[in-house]
Amino acid sequence: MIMTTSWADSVAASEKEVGAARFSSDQASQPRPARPTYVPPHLRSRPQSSGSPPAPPSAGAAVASAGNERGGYGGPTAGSRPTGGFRPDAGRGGGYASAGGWSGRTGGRDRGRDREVNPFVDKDGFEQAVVEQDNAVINFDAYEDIPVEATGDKVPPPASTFAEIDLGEALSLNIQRCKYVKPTPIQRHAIPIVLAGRDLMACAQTGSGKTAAFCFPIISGIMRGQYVQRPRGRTAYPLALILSPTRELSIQIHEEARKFSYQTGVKTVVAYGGAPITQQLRELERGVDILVATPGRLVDLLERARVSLQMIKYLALDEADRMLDMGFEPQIRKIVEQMGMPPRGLRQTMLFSATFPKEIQRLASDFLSNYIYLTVGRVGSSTDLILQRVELVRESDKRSYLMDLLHAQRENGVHGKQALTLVFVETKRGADSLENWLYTNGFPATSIHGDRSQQERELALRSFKSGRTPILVATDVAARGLDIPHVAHVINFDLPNDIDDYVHRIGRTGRAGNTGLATAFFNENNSSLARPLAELMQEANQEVPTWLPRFASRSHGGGRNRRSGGSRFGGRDFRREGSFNRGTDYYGGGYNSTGHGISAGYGAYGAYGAGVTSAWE
DNA sequence: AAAAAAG
Repeated sequence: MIMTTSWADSVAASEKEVGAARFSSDQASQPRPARPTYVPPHLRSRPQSSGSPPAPPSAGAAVASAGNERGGYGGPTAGSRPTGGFRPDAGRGGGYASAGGWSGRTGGRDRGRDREVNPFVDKDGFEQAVVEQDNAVINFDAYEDIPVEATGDKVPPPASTFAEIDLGEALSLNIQRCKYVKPTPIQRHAIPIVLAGRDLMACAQTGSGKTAAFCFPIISGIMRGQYVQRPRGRTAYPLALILSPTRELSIQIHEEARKFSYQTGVKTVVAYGGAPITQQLRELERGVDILVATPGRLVDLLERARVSLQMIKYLALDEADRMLDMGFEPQIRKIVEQMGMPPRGLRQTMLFSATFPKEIQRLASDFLSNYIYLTVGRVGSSTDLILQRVELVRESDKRSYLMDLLHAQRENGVHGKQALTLVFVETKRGADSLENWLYTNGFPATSIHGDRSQQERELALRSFKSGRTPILVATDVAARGLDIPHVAHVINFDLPNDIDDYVHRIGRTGRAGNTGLATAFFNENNSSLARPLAELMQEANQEVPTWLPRFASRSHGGGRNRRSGGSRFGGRDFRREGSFNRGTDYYGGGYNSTGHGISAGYGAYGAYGAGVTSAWE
């Protein structure tokens, strides 16, 4: 498909395509006419009519704040109130200013809300999001064509706009501030399902707007809910729990959730290991509605009785397949089944992942009650924007090969700065030694893995994001969910054994509407990956080296995961396979939509703000 | 087999 002869050429080609996608008003001039360039909606800055503001998501919200002007959310205005309703007992100890003050209904004591930091501006008071100057012309059809399948009992119909979902004014305002105009496919389907009170297992590609898909209905539900007063004391009683497999991902989810819940009276707290627990305890004491956490630290807090799960109404597992794999499953089971959380049916449970193997689905069904299975196809997924290459590289040649790539990359760097390159290795030791080697050879590299201190991890991530060290050597700790803008190149120095891990890894590039490059070093040690990798690349219209499939025969029964469900979907509801639960009307209410049947699609506007990448993850 | 997640 892509006919480039050298790696440097393909970088150059990628750069050209990015330029074309952003600046050209002529789709036909794209170098890849056969496949329209897909641009995620949040990146479609002001298409068509230049200068016109994005369509307001709802009439009501438009009245409250004209357009997306800065004045609308420069900060809490004196006397302003949350517009989306109030709750009498935000956080712990309802009615007390320390926790509930910012609900705006505590006898005029607004201390709490005044303290709420505006998450939409940085510490210097500037808007975080950089306003994209250029107008992009995007092919919306690719987006409309994303196949969506929902199965289960009486599936609630999808919504095509945020306005018709009615999430409440305060939340709508935040959605506007985030510059989301239209819900993404996963959001269109998932939000009505959750608002209808149903459990959900959602299989959606990386970068499909998952975080917002579970945050919006949770925040909305908490705002509307009339919950019995939570006990006072040192124990925090969150109403929602969001679990994720890595600390950095929890941090990221929390940052997103803070934006969505700004001035709604819904308090979000994050808790994770490796960091001092005292500050987290202090935050929890001030009241928490939504707790974002990694499993280990949460168990710690539960055993100290500083957190109780008795009031949980919403449970969300991000990267759920990872959370339920061999390493994590016992811990998750303990949290969900043995720590006082209301049983399924009495809470709402949402599982999200880009990949959902059948074994994991079977495990996961223990936590769910009459759930809906939702799968969003990978057509138009971010993998579409990624140019994938596989090189045959002997183990002993990897370092010099890497050096060649990095040299080429340096020459192709934009604005004199080296483009960000993420190098995945298999082991923590391997990460250390490769970082060291790169560093001694004059490459600005750092590394992130589980044996580094949390401080070092976060520093490395910041340093990488800022471009100070544009090369990051990482283990799988960085493979999932992390939203790092401007990663131009993902190098699988060591390939993973599982094709799903490969999918997650390369998903770190090709984000935010930029094309990305993914290079893998393949040798006989990776034979088990040959078949699934070849299939995946073929599916993504990538050029498959002729030698690659030949390695497949050398693998013995490996290559698990012939990607089920064919090419259109990331997965399939395991309840539809075999005889499991035949007879119950599990999928009687299911439907299948390619998006064509949904009116008010994406044709008119697609003006998601630029630089607002993470909610699309 | 490795990585992640508590200290």
